[in-house]
Amino acid sequence: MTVDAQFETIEATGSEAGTPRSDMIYQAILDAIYQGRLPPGSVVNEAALALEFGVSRGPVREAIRRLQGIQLITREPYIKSRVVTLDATTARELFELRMALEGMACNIDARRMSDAEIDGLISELERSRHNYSADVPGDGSVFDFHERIARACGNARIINLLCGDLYHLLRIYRRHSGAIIERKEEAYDEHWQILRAIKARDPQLAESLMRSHVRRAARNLFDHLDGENLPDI
Amino acid sequence: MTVDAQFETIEATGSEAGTPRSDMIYQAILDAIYQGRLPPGSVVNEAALALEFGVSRGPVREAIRRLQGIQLITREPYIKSRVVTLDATTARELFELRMALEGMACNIDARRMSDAEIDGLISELERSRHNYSADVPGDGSVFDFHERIARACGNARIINLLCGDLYHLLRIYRRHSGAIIERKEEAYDEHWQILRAIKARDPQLAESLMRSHVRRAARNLFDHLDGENLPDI
DNA sequence: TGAAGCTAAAATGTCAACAGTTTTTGGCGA
DNA sequence: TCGCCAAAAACTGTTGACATTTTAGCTTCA
Repeated sequence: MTVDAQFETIEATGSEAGTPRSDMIYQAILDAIYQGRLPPGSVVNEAALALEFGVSRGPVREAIRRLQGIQLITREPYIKSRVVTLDATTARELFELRMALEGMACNIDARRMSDAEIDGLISELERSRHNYSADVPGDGSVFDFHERIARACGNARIINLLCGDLYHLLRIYRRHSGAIIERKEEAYDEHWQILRAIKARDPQLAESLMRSHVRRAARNLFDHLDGENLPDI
Repeated sequence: MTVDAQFETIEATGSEAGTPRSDMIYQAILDAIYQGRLPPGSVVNEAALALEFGVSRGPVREAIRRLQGIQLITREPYIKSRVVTLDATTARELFELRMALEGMACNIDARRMSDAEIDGLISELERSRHNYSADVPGDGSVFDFHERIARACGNARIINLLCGDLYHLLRIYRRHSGAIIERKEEAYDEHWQILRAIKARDPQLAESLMRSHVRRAARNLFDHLDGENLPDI
């Protein structure tokens, strides 16, 4: 039940003074989910977490409510909440949403990014080419193409969705779908093509390429999932 | 400062027994924002609302946190929160997001809806033609084309966004943008065309038509807004 | 054996008081 | 009069206790 004993109190991990405890605990629970200490389907107990983090139930409750808001934790009054489970339907819905949002981000990028921004992104992509091999860890401080594309669009709502809620879910899927072949080599080519379309100021092509790219990632995930087959996307 | 004296306690409005107070208060604050009793930019005071609703600060705080989660209320630690203001940038971002999501919804509809569903929607649209005139109140229990299109797509995440967060914001815009000409007559034709494209099983056309429809609504809003001109969308 | 019903434990929901931070207020000096 | 600074007020953040509901375990009976 206990997530871990590595936190004496939440102050140990919390950095800035003046940051509310609820914010620190939000991040701590999120990390626990990321790292699999709170696996999908496990119950999220307010009192236990409060004891663990050395705070009262209030801040823990607030953090949980926030995670429920982005649908990472289930919510039903009086019923104990659980980390969401990752079924095929949820995955399909996630990828459909990504196709819509990341596609639109590319569309906007092709119209709004400056030439300098685009060139900078292209050179960063090429410099990070060695990261696009199967033996480099996926998450970390490496060049994150999708995040950069999203942030470049300048639409705070789209950025917030893609780099917040959806990104959390995607990370959990990656973490818990075992040894998925990540098709990194193909990804590099597709990323490069998308940037070319943006540089060519072709919003529709850029959007179409991004959608295909996300669709292929979805198919890849489903092909390596336990027998689930992907309905038309 | 006080929202209204019409609630003795929250129990008066709350319907079901066993429903948490925080849920009722969430709805109550949302209504207050809708009805303009909490106009954009006004501060949202926990203690005042708690006194108003006859409960302690806890449930009120939770309701506010939820509204902050969908970005209807600002959030910054220790700083008093306010109802979001409706500036041109926010509106542009809202409509861009709607173009992406409602477009995708149409795309999915054209592939997944059954013929019977489509025919039913068409006949409902035609039956409600008399509502598409300027003198019929916009909100109410009338036929809501956009909601129906969104719900038909079956993607819970997209539905949740369009009929939840974004719809709230849109309603507030409608409420506070004065006597906007709602171009209802044009809307009927455009809605009808979209349904034709869905019935013809043409996802790309349906998506394109919906995007244009939303774009025109955005332009209409900005044209009638105080001098703000809409950047390229 | 197992299924329905009851009881105790556990979990979530709510409250009132206290702590820390921000905002306001009032006075001071230039 | 205006800006600056300190103290007070107001507000948000946090806590521990209590209330309400669910959950788990036990008993009973067929």
